[in-house]
Amino acid sequence: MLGGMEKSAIVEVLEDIAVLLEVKGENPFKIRAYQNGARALEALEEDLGTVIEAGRLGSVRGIGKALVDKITALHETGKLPYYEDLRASVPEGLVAMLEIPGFGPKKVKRVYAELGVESVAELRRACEDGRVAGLSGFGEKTAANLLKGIDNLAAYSARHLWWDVRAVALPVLEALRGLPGVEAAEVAGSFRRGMETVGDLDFLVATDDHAPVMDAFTKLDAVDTVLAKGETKSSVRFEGGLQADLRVVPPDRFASALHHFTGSKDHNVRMRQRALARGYSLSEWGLFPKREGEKPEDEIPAERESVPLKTEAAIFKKLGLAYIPPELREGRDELELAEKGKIPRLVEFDDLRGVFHNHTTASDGKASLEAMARAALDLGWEYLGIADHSKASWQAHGLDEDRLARQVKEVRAWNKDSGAGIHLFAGCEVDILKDGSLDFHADVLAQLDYVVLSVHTSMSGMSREDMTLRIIRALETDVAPRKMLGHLTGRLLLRREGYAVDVAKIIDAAAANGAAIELNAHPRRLDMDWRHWARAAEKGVLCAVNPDAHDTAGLTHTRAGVLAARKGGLTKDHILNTRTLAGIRRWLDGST
DNA sequence: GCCGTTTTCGGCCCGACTGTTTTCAGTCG
Repeated sequence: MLGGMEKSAIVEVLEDIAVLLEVKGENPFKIRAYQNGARALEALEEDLGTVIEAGRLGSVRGIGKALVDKITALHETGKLPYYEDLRASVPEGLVAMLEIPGFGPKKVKRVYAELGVESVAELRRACEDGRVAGLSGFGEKTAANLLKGIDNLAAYSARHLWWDVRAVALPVLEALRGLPGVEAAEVAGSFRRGMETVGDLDFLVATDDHAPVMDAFTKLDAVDTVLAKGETKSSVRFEGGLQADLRVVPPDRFASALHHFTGSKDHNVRMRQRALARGYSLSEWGLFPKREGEKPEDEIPAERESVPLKTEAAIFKKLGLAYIPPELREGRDELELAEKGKIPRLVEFDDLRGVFHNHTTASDGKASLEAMARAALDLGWEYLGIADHSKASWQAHGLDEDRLARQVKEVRAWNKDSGAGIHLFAGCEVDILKDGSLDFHADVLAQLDYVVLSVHTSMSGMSREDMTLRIIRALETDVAPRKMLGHLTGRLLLRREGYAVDVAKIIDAAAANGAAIELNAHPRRLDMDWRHWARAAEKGVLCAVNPDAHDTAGLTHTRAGVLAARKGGLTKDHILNTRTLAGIRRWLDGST
């Protein structure tokens, strides 16, 4: 086991192999097999070592004999000669070239083979001196586009936080809906699915008159560059680098197109396979019946009538499925659930009656306790939890014992004023120290209604095992107030990876100790990740959707958290802060 | 490389746009 690799590292190796095979021009289905295998491994809930030892890895869908051998070798030794040879056979710069928009594996292979270009820098020179334009199948325009793509590589290849994209998308959507002749408009893609980060936007419009819509879209104030403009599709880049596609479809195709462009790719593949098995062909243009004697691979004549579909729900229904909300369309187990009628009724923002993890000017917040309370009241909430930092977070002006006692007094005084309209709970975001002990003594914590336990220090340089033990020890600490585990991995999306922890073990520890786990709703955190909530729910661990607000506007981030909870398949009953004030009181005093 | 109540070979989702060439390949989603 010495030098063996963790699951996440193995997933990266498999994905890397797929990219390398792509550049080498390998069989595309073999490439897909590696991508599928990586995803299957990533989705594996159980401990990889256990599965390997039990000889069950090969029964995971998408992992066959060859991948079992490769994954086992990586897990046990950390080495894989096949991968090392593959990497040695492909110059590193070629992989980087794939990042250039419009430049795929085939073209990379040709400039490498015919011009000896091995890096982005060399490609730039070859574009500038005319060698690229001279290749057959390439031209002046290709070379010019490549140069532009190289220039903007860094700025434009970045993904964007869902929250930031929302701010761009909603006004554009309103503008599209307001255009004459537009019957419907939606944002599709990963934005609609509520992914935590979004690569680009996909707008979809239903109209019979495409030209004015395309004109209006490409002339929006926010548009920086028009990348393409066609009859059914246009692409633009907004100021700030976010790219957006607009597709225009006839109104009677809107439902099938919306489903198609919402994805995910994996979800669509499964839906198409299901359609084929039931005698239909599914595309963005609709659901087309196959006739007697036609094989799945036979082409359908263009004049063939499609099944009329007014809504996405009708598509699912026609295929014997319950409606699947966009957030669940990730190609995981949603088709199986829909087939059995077991799609959960997902939590909604309006189900929330308050939130717990919020800061004030007492520590590093920008709004006073009173301002935060009034903002929460404006959101229609019944209660608000105040949880400022504890003393170890000195950089955030964490509270010491005296200041904490004063804040608790302030909270109690607020609640005595019956006209205040919102109940405040006294909490604290207590640091989990390096050894897993808490930043306040149990006697001090006893005055609080609840605690949020968070790791803020000594994040790097700690092994996965030690970090897991550290958090579990904190969860097991015997203190009076009820516990919530704050931002589980400390990740900052698009900025910093979270520390490695054994999520399954921590969920078990939370369950054993009656602790809730926070879904930190800050758009840059969304931590614990939505992929783990099904497991937590199964173990009976409650989710607290907490904005970690540092000002009044921060309270609205809760919306992003609810979306992540929906992606995790959570219902109202799984979320602590959908409970009434009385229900929260019962939970806090330990009676539920 | 994976997969199988049409199975151990021969499939593996489908369509639009661009740039190039003139019927298409490559890329993207």
